[in-house]
Amino acid sequence: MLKDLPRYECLLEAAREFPDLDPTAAEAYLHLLRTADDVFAISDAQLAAHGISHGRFGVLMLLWRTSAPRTGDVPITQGPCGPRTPAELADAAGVTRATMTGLVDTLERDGFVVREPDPSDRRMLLVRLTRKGENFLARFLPIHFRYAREVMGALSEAERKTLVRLLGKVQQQTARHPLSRSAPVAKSA
Amino acid sequence: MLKDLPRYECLLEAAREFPDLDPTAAEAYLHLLRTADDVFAISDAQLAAHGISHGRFGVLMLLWRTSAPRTGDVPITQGPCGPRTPAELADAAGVTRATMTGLVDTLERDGFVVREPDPSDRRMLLVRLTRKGENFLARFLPIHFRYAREVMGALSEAERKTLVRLLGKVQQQTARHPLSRSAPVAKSA
DNA sequence: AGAAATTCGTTAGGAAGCTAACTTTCAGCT
DNA sequence: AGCTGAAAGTTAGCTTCCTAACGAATTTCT
Repeated sequence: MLKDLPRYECLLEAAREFPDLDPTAAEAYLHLLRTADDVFAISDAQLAAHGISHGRFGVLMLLWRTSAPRTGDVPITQGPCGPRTPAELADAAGVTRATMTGLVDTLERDGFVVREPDPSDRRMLLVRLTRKGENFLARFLPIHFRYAREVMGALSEAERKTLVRLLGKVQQQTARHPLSRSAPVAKSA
Repeated sequence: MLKDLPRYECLLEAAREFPDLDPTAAEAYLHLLRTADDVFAISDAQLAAHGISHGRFGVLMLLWRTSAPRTGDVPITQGPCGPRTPAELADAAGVTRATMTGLVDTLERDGFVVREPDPSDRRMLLVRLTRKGENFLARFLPIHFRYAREVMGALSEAERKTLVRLLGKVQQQTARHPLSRSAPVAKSA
């Protein structure tokens, strides 16, 4: 990611040579990527300070509340309140199953989750948050939420709404793109 | 990056348990990261289709116009119109010098840039775009600009301006953060 | 019932980023 | 002049992601 964005005048100048270059579009495009990268980098640093990566944190979030509402040692099978198998987790997190194997590996090594065999299908596993994993989230989530509140504190409620609306439009546009992950081109039968 | 964002009602519900959780802040935060990731992923796929990575593309962009205005074989040393040494490139691209070594390695292997010794300081090198590198940019940049125009086509000119303004506020907020890359905490003397 | 196709989780190998340590070269002091 | 410190570029090793291929288990189709 480029650290220093080209200034708007430079875009105007380059637009004379490239008819496809729309200065305001390029400006918005670059600002979007740059800002998100800044926000992301700080979050990443916070997570790293707590010894966890973004990928692993995402998995914990997906498992969150999967086991929390149960007080006793009731098996995981009750209540479909979140993804549980590695394949479901991979799909929800937007990574490959192979990557999820590695994420769950380290989470299990650190004691945040456990793998259990699925009683009904011996191909599958069930990933469950341990007490230690829950405790970690209970400790870390306030930090995370505080950060989100802090970074968005620059915006009023109305501005946040506007931002979400505009981002939603952009996101819809990406979903229409042929190279989009959410709308990959289906092969013709 | 999580593929499916939590719905707003879920945030409201979780906010009852976590006083630090500001629902509208979390919503804007998640949308920002998610949208930028979608936009980025498509751009990445476009670059990959042309056999180049985002990191390498960034380097080419930094070198762009460094050599273009010269018609003959005038040496690079004339005109300070862009970063040239690996260290400058690394700083401008926001990566480490070690990473820049790898990026320039592959760019040089593919014939897009060349390394030349700096005549005035034998520690340094000068990285220069080759004709092949220029040709690649001339071919690819229109695609890239078209994509930026397309993805931002969902927004009116006024909306783009608003988006840039709101993102600017968020970015300023991140710059103030202690873990920010742009404002790392200086050790007290 | 049994062959074929699919799905599961995993392994192996690659790309791109990082940090830490290194060599070479230069700049600043005495 | 000569030592010390800093900077340039590189290397080595780590992390996290990916794709491709695999064996085991299940489902589907005759």
